[in-house]
Amino acid sequence: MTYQKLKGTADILPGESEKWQYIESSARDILKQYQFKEIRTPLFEQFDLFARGVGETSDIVSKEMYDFYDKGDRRVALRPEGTAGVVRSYVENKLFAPEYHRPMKLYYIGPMFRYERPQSGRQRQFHQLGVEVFGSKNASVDVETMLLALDLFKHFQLTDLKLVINSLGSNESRQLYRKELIEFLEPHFEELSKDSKDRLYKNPLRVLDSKDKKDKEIVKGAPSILDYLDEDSKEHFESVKRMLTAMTIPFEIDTNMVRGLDYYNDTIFEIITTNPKFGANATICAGGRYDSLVEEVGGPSTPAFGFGFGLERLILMLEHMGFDYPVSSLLDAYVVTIGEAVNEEAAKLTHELRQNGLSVEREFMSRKPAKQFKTADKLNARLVFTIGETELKERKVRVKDLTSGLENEVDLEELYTRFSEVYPTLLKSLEKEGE
RNA sequence: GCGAUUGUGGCGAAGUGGUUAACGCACCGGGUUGUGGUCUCGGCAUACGUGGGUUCGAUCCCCAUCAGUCGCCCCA
Repeated sequence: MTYQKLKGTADILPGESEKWQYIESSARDILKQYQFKEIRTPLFEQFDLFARGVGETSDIVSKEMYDFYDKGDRRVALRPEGTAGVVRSYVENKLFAPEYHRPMKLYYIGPMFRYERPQSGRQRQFHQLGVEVFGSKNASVDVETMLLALDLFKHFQLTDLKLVINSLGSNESRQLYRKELIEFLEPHFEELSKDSKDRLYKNPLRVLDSKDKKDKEIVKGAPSILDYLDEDSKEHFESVKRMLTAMTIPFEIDTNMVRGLDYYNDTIFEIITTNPKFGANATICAGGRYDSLVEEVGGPSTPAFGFGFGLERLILMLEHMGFDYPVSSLLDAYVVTIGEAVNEEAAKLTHELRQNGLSVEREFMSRKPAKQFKTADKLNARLVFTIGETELKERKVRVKDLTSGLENEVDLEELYTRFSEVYPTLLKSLEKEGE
């Protein structure tokens, strides 16, 4: 084998691609219900956009970015997530202008890239669906968007899901909390894991969701970020909780939940599967509020809320629960050819049938009729049109209904010129008595 | 970045330090010259990831490398 796909990439082949189409179109339907509009942004951007937007200290930027220099010596990066590019586009195209309806609700579906070791539910090129809402600080935006996420998963009949929320407060209150947290952790410095030691001063909140057993023990006694929220953040979070409760949406609060990306404030959330098969990949959807990113990227101060989830993981989940994808194997007709002489007429017949809206496949390999019927059967064809030298001479074609087993013949010219009259009659003649 | 495990024809899967490397599926052809899930007979194929080494000889032993899978870190 001369060439092979790069590590962490995948070919989505027929059989698999139908699943993707189904998921994407279902998701688009729901997004439409919620009045989200699609936005398509480039797969690569200036490196700095991601570095700044996602956060320099995040793992994504520090070690997982797929970046390179182009021929113009520009440092570019394949997008590791969707938000930064959408925010850039929002700002660059001035979508904050007064003529646009506010808030602006956008979604995207597409490939993302992260340079890391592939494993179950994780690839270097993977796909995410994400949404961003710009221009409203209203807590009901938080709630609506979380409900949308839940709704998307509900649509695929996913169970074992859990909505977990937390609040990071305002940037100011978080600074305060950060200081307190460092003070709390410092006495335990030597007991902390290596990763946590590194993070203590760079991004101490990350220590909170450390997977290390000892860290977890230490963190148990840490102050809760919720105690440091200022009045606005407190009320915002209360409002979110009230609405969720009023709508009887079950949720949990995890005060130790933080974000790998640095731009969040106030409400953050995750949707987690409790299915043990997922292990470290339990989080299937994550998002939250990011009120300062737009400004950070050069736009006017604009509150925003969004989330993203990985389609590979969604498909994996559906696989685990044995989801039945609706089969769309509709083949109206298979054209059987007998003898080389009919090749051209078969081409015409196939074309005419397709012009009249039928989904048609034909025989190209000139196999014997029995094999062709077998194929028609396998492809789940409704009808088989048989054309051989006899039919060609008589300008007719035999038509068999594979369900009823009945066969009839029809004049070729009539079929070509008066299809809408001939075809229904033909179908009727092939129906079994009493059905 | 770290660890474990695997790599045989299109797919699945046996196997051995030594003449022609099983089998199943799929595919193709035949079973009175033109009709469909079954049965039967036959055929098919650039198969032992790649590069070294050990050996008289390696698909099977050793090393490296690439790739897959899984786990850790982190994340979707």
